[in-house]
Parts: sequence; C-alpha cells; structure tokens
Amino acid sequence: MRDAIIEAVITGRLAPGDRVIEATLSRELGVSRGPVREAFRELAEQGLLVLAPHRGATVPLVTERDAYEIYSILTFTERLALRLVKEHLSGAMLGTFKEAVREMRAAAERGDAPGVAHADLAFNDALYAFAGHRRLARLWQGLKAQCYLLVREYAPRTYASLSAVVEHHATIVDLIEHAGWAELRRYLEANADRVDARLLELLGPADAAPREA
Amino acid sequence: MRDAIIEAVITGRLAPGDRVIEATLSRELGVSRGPVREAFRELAEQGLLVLAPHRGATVPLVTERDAYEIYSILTFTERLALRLVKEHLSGAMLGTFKEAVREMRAAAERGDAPGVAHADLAFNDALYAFAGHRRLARLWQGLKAQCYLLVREYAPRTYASLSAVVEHHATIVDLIEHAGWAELRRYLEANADRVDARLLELLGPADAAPREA
DNA sequence: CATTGTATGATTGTCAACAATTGGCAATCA
DNA sequence: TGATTGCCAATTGTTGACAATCATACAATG
Repeated sequence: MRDAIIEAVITGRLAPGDRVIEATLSRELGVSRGPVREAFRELAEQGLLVLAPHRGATVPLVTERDAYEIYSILTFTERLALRLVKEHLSGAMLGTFKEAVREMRAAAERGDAPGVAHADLAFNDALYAFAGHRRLARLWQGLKAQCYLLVREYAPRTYASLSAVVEHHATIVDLIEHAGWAELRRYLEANADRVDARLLELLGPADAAPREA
Repeated sequence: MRDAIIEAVITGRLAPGDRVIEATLSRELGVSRGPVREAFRELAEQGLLVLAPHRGATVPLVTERDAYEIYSILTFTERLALRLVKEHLSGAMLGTFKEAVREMRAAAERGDAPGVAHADLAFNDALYAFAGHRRLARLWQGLKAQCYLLVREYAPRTYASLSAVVEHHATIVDLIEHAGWAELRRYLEANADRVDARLLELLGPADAAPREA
C-alpha cells in the first residue's frame, strides 16, 4: 500500500507537481480510501508528498535549498552513527561497509549513477543499523525517502563526480578501521562545514518561504 | 483531537504502561474511530505512543538510554540552529532569547522545575523558528513531544541542577551576541561530547534491544 | 505437569456512504 | 475590461458497521 505509492513516486510515474487524489488512487489500487489516507499522511510526514487540503496532494519539487537542508542533517547523523559504530566495531560490520564501497566503485567505473546511489543507500542502511541508536535510525529512514526524490531530480549534479562519492566512503571506511576518532572527526567536520556554508548562502535570500506540510 | 490525547499523556492521566484502546478513547472523546486512529499514528510517529496491534497502544517508558538518545540529537540540532541564527541575528531575536532566559532564571530561583522546562521549550521554539531550516524545525517538533515525557519522568535528574540549565542558555545567548562562531562552537561541542560519551556507555550493554514502533 | 490445540472475546483493519469544506468558475456589475 | 459575488463540483473529513486478526484462557492430550 504505502510501498505502492512510494514506488509510483520514485519510478517517476508521479512527477513533481501533479495532483494525487485520495479517491482516484484508492480506485486505482482497488482499496478503500482509509488505507490510502493513512499512507498519504505517512508519506507527507516523510516529505514525499505535500498535502494541500481540497486541492490534492502533490509530489514536492526538491530545490537546491531542500537538498542542502537534507545534507546538513545527514552530515550530522553520519557523524554520530560513525562514532557509535566505531566504538564497538566488528569484522562483520567492516566487511559490510567494504562490500558496499566495492559495489559503489564498480558502479562509478561504468558511469552508473543510479548504481552508485543504490550502494550509497545500502552503505547508510548498514551504518545506522549497526549504530544501535533507534532514533537516529528512524531519522535516517525519513531522510532516505527524501533522498530518492533528490537523486531523481539532481542525479546529474549530486552525483556529478561519481568518483568523489566513492572516495568519500572509501575514506570513511579507511579511517574507521585504521585511524582514531579524532582524525575521523576532523575529516567529517571539514565536510560538514562545506555543506553548512553552502546552506547558509541558500538560506539567506528566501529566509521565510514556507511550503512544506 | 491530537492535542486532547497529548494533553492526557502529558498531564499524566495516561501513565506509561497503561493501554489505550482506539474504540474506548473515541467513545470518551465523542468522535468516531477514524480521527482517533489518525492521531494515534501521528503520536506514535513522534514517540509519544507505542502501537502494539491487538494489544492496545501504550505510553512508552523513557529509559535513561532514551533520554541520551534524545539529547545526542538535540545537541546537534541546537548547534546547527545556532549557527544559522547567528548568521543573520536581529535585535528582536536576541530579545526573545533573553526574555526566555529571564523567565527561566526566575523559575529556577523559586525552585520551579516545570517552569524552567517551560521556558526551555520556549527558548527552543524561538530558536528553531528563527533558524529558517524547515526540516530542522520539524525535527525539533518531534523531539519536543518526547521531551514532555522525559521531563515528566526525569524531572528530578534532568533538572537536578536548575541553575546549570539556566547558565547553559545564558552562556549561549552571551556567545551568540558577543563571540564568534568558533568560540560558540567550542562551547557547544564540549557539551555534545559529554552527552555522546554518556550515550556510548549506555549503548554498550543492551546494544540490540528494540522496543519502539 | 508441560504442551498443544481450540474457542472466545477484544482489538484493529477495511469499507462504503454521508457531511462539511473549499477552490474555481461563471454570471454579474461597475 | 476588471473586480465581485454566488454557486457548483471536487475533495477531504467523519461516521458506523462489518471483516479479519490476534491474544488469552481453558481444555484436552501426552
């Protein structure tokens, strides 16, 4: 149910801007409006749908500002998760991370942007699962959904330099394994500062422009 | 509707552990199950309710681990929000912050823990509203709800030293106004590190103990 | 006495119909 | 032409009834 809608959003059957009506969709899916309604609320909560009462829900447009809002949170969650994981790191965890990086690198080498994105998500899924921080994991699940929208729209820019994405993750794995927390932290913060700085630029002009649910 | 339930949870009419049934509550509130159901989902999303299908929803018990999970996220959101606010700080914002600190100090001086908590929430509401980061603001709204549960249960410990809470906020306001970002950042990170360290201790023993929705 | 099967009641999941609200459009008037 | 008002259709909000599911208690069996 929920996944059916998500799938429609992700695959692009639902493009940003077009209206989705509870009744229409419930007929299409062959269920009543109740479950559809619930799914709508959940998707809206995750930022995959914008509810506009009596005007139909729409798939949101992800602006560059939105992208940096997401990134600015992800840099933090990544940092905290890595810290927690690093503390009781096992061989199995390391293996999972390395495997994800391997896949990512293979995808990058054949210029397969969706493949890189997929491996990126897998890497993060593992990261937050291992971290053992329930609220952090939930937070990631929510942001992940928005990442789908993001890569769909900004694949060219976000994954402009596929090798840069790969190297970022490779560096992280290397630092987890061989370096101390202080060093890993320095690396992550340099990254975060870059993101935050860009966010500040984007936030300046249109400071109070509400749109979301 | 939603607020009616929240209010029941906060004021303690609903204690951690006792079951809340959709049908029962809908009768009590004089509405049908539909709206109640929606509110349940929303509260569950925010962590104020744990849904256990066919066994009744319950108000969750907030363990010390939960508390530090919340704190570890709040230290970050606070840091990012402060950075964004500091960049285009206005006199009105500063005034709002100072007023909140004033209230907080007054409450602390008469030993009024709930009063301190209230002013704390007001301070944060203002902070995230001013930051202009939509997703960060949403994140705060979610955590705020859990803070209600938290203070209800841990008021003695969390607000053990009321003056410490006051001074924390006073320091922040002072640093926003008179110091640079680097200095404010050092202060915040020292705080965050303390929280993270404690979280690591708590996460160690019961690493994989799921309970939440 | 432990274990498994079964009946039963409680609770949630789903549905279709109805009520309330709203946005947009057409008719009207300046 | 441009603005205003009233109406209508589309959409969401709510309801009560029904179906499905699950937990629990109890009985039957080894």
